[in-house]
Amino acid sequence: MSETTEIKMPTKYDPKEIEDKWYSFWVDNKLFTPSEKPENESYSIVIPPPNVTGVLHIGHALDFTLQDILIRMKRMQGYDSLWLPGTDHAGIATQAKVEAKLREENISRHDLGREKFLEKVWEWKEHYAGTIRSQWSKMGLSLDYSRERFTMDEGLSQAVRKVFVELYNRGLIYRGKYIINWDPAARTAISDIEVEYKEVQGALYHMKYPLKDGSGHITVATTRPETMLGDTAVAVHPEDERYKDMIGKTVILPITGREIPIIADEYVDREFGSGAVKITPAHDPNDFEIGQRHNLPQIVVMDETATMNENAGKYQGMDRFECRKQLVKDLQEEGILFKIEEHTHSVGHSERSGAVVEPYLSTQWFVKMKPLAEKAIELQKSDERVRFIPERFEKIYLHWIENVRDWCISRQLWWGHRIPAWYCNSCGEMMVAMEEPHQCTACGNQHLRQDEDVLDTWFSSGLWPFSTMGWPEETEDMKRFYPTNVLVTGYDIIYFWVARMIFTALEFIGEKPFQDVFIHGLVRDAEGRKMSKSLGNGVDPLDVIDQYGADAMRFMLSTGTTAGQDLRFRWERVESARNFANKIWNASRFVLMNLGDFRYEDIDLSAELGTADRWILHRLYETSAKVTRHLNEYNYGEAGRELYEFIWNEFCDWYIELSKMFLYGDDEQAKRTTKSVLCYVLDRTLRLLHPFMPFITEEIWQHIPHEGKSIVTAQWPEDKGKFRHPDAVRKMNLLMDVIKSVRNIRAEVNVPMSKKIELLVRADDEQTLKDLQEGETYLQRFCNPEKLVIDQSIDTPDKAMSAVVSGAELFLPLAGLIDIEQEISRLNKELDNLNKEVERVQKKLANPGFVEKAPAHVVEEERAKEKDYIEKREKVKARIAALQ
RNA sequence: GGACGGUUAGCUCAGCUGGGAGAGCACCUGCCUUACAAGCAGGGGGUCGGCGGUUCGAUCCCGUCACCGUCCACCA
Repeated sequence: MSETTEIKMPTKYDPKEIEDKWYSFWVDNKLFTPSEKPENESYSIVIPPPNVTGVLHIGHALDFTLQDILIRMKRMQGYDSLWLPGTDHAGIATQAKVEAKLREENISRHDLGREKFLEKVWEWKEHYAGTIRSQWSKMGLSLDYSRERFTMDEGLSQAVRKVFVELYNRGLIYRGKYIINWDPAARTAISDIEVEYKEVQGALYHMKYPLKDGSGHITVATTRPETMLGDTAVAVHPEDERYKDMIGKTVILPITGREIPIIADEYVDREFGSGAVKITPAHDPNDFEIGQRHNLPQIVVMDETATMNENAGKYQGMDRFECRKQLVKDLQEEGILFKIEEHTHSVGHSERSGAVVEPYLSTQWFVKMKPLAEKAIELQKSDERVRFIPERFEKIYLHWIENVRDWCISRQLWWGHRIPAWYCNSCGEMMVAMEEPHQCTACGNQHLRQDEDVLDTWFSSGLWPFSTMGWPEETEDMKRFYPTNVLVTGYDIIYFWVARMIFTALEFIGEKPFQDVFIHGLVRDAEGRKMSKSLGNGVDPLDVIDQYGADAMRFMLSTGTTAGQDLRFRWERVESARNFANKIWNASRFVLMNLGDFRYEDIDLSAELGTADRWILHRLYETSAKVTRHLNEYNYGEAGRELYEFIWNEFCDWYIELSKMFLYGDDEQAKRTTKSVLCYVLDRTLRLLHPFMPFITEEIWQHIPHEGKSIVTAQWPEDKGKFRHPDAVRKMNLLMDVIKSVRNIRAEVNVPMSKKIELLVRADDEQTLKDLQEGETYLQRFCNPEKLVIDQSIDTPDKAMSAVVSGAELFLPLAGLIDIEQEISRLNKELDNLNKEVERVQKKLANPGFVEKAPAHVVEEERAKEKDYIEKREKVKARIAALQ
C-alpha cells in the first residue's frame, strides 16, 4: 500500500472535493457534445425547459436526473447521444415576478413602458438562466451546452411566427369576441387548463324579478348576484308547465330597471332551483351560448381588474365582491332578494395568481383544436403511437384530447412572443404575417400597428422538440436527432405540454416528437404534502447536494421513484444513498491499496479462476444484463437496487472478504488473478453505476487502472457469454452456507473473530467434497487453517456444535464454550423448522392437482426441496440423539 | 357525476409476465476483525385493507365494499 493513495483517498468520501472538478473536466473536453461525425444510431432527449422565473427545485432534480441516467447509459452504449438543454420564458409567471420586484421600488410596468420593462425582464432572464445553468452543473447533468436554447431566441421565435401564420392561413387560428377565463389580478386572459377549480363554501341567492305587466314575478337563483347587472334575459325550459305562459313576457330587471325577455331554452334544468335562470351573456360561458342562440345583447359590467364599470350604475368603481355585498344588502331591503342558501360549489381560480377567475367577454385569439386533435387521436390508434409509460396516462391524455376545446392563446402581457398580426391605422384591415408588412394590403396606408398581445407560453413550448433543433430551417440536427427518443416529465403537464407538442409536431413535421413519454410523479415532503412556498416545505437541491453530495441525491431520487407515482422526500434515504457512496469509496480504497503497481494491461482473466472469481464475474454479468434491461424499461428503482445489492452484498461482503486470503497469501498466480478480478469487476461496476452517480464513479475510475479518457465515454458492460459460470454459483452457495453457519455458531457462543477455531466439514458425496476442497482457501479465513478438516468421513466429536447445509454437515468442537443443554435446544429449534418445511412441501406434493397441473420444473423444484429438507432433518435428529 | 392511483414490517416504500413475502430507516444482541462505526456479524417484527370468485396454487388475475389521494366534468 502506497502512502499517496492513502492521502488521496480518506476513509470518508467527500463529494465537495471532487464534484466541481469533474464537471469542468467533462464540459471542457466536450464529452456531452455528440461527435462531429455521427455514424452510429442517434439517441436524443430535449430537456423540459425550466422556467426562468427562479431557481430549480427538487422536482426538477428528479426530472433531470432520470433523463441524465438514460442519456449517460446510451452514450456509453455508443449511441450518437444528444441531451439538449434550454429554458422557457414562462410569460405570465416571469412577468409577475419582475412586476413584483418593481413594485418593491414602487414602480409599475406602465411607468416604464413596454420597451424598458422588457429590458428589465431580459435582465432577470439572463440572471436566472445563469443560476439554472450552475444548478445543472451541480447536479452533474450531461447536457450539450453548445445547443442550449431559450424559447424567445430568434430562431425559436421565428418558428413561433411561422406556426402562427401557417395555422392562421389554414383557418386553424381565429380571432373573436368570446367568453374567456379572465385573471383580474394578472389582468390577462388564461386558457381553460390554467383554471383550477376549488370547492368553495358559497351561497345561492334567490331573487324575484317582477314581470312588466304586473302579473307577478319570476324567481331566479344565482351564486354571483353582481352579474345581474348584466342580465339580458331570464330563461326557462320550453316544456316547463310552470312557466309556459310566461315565455315571451318581459321582466323588469331590478336596480337597473332594464326590460329583459323571458326566453325558452333546452339548456335549463327544470329540477335545479326555481327552474328559471338569469342570463348574463357577457359573464358566463353557458349564458353566452344561450345569448348567441337568442340574439341577446351582451353587457359587460366589469373592467379588466374586476371593478364594476359604467354599466353597473351606482355600483361603478366597486370591486366585484364589494359590489356583491352591497347589492345583496340593497336587494334584500327592496324585498327582491328573499332567500340566501348555503351552497358549496366549485369556483375557478387562476393557477398563476390564485385570483377568482372571472368569465369575461373579450376579443382574443384562439386555436381551433378539433382538426389538430384528430390527427393526434388517429396517431394513437396506429402502430406509430406515442408510448406512454406507465400506460394508464395514455388514457388520460386521450380523454383530454378527445374532449378538447378551442385554445385561447392571446395574453394581455408584454413578456412573450408578440402576436404577428398588424392592423391598418386607416382602414382597420388585419394582416397576419411573419414580418411586419410595409403597407396595408387593403388601402396601402403605411401606418400599421402590431397587435398588443403576446402568445400563451405553451404555444412556444409546444414547438420545443423541433424548434430547438433549428426548424423551420432544414438543419442537420433535425435529420440527426428528430424525433427524440423519449420525453421525461411529470403528470402535471400532460395537457399543458405533452399534448400540445404532439399535435403541433404532427401538423408541422408530420411525425411525432418522441417515441416514448416517461411520466414520473411529484416530489412531496416527508408528510406527503405538496411542496409549496407558502408552506415553506420545499427542498432545495443545492442544499441536499451541499450536505450529502449530488450522487447521493441522484441515487435517492432515481431509485426512490416508481413510474407515475409520487415520491416523498426523506432525508434518511439521502443519508442511506450517501452511505452507499461511501461504501463504494471504501471498497475502492481496498482495491487500490492492494494493487501495488498493477496496471490495466495486467488484467488477465484467461488464467485458471477460483470459484469466487468465476462467481463474481457471473454475477457481474447477470447484474449488467438486469440493469440494462431495467433502464431500457425505465425501471430506475429496480436497476438501482440491483446495483446496490450487487455492490454491497456480493462484491463487498463476499468477494472482497474472500479475496483477502489470496492477496495476503503466498500464491503469486492467485494473487495476480485476484487483482485482475478486483480491478475488472470494480471497473465494470463503476461503469454500470455511472449514470446514477457520475461524480464518485469518475473519481474512482480515474484512480484505478483504466483505459480511456473518462468513464463518461467508457463502453457500457454487455452481458458476454464467456463470463457465465453457473457451476460457480452452485459452489459459492455451498461455501457461503458453510461460512454463514460458522458465523452463526460463533455468534451464538460469543467467539470473537480473533479466536481461531477448529472446523470439521463432512461432505455427503464426492461432488460436494470436491466443491468444498476447491473452496478450502476461503473457509480458512473463518477458522484455524491448520485445524480445518474436509472429508467424507469424519469422527464426530462428542462435544461440538454443529450445523447442516445442503450436502454437508459441519462441526465446531469448542471446548469449554459449549453448553450441551443449550445446544440441544438450538438443534431442536432447527428441527422444528425443518419439520415445518418438510410438512409444507409434502402437503403440496400430495396434492394431485399440483403434481398434474403445475409446470414440470416447479414440481421438480419442490421434489428437490423435499429431499434436501429430509436429509437435513435426519442429520439434525441424529445429532440430537448423539448429544443426549 | 366520471376516470385513475394507493392500501404490504413501527415509519417510508419496492415487489417485472400468479409457484415458499423484500429494502432503507427504526428497534434488539454482539463486535473499533488490518477498505469502510456513514461499518461488520446476528436477531425480532407482516392472516400483503375487508369479503367473494377464478386457479392445483393469489400480494399479483376478476368482482365488490371501505378508507386515503389525484385528475376531469359540472351545478344557474
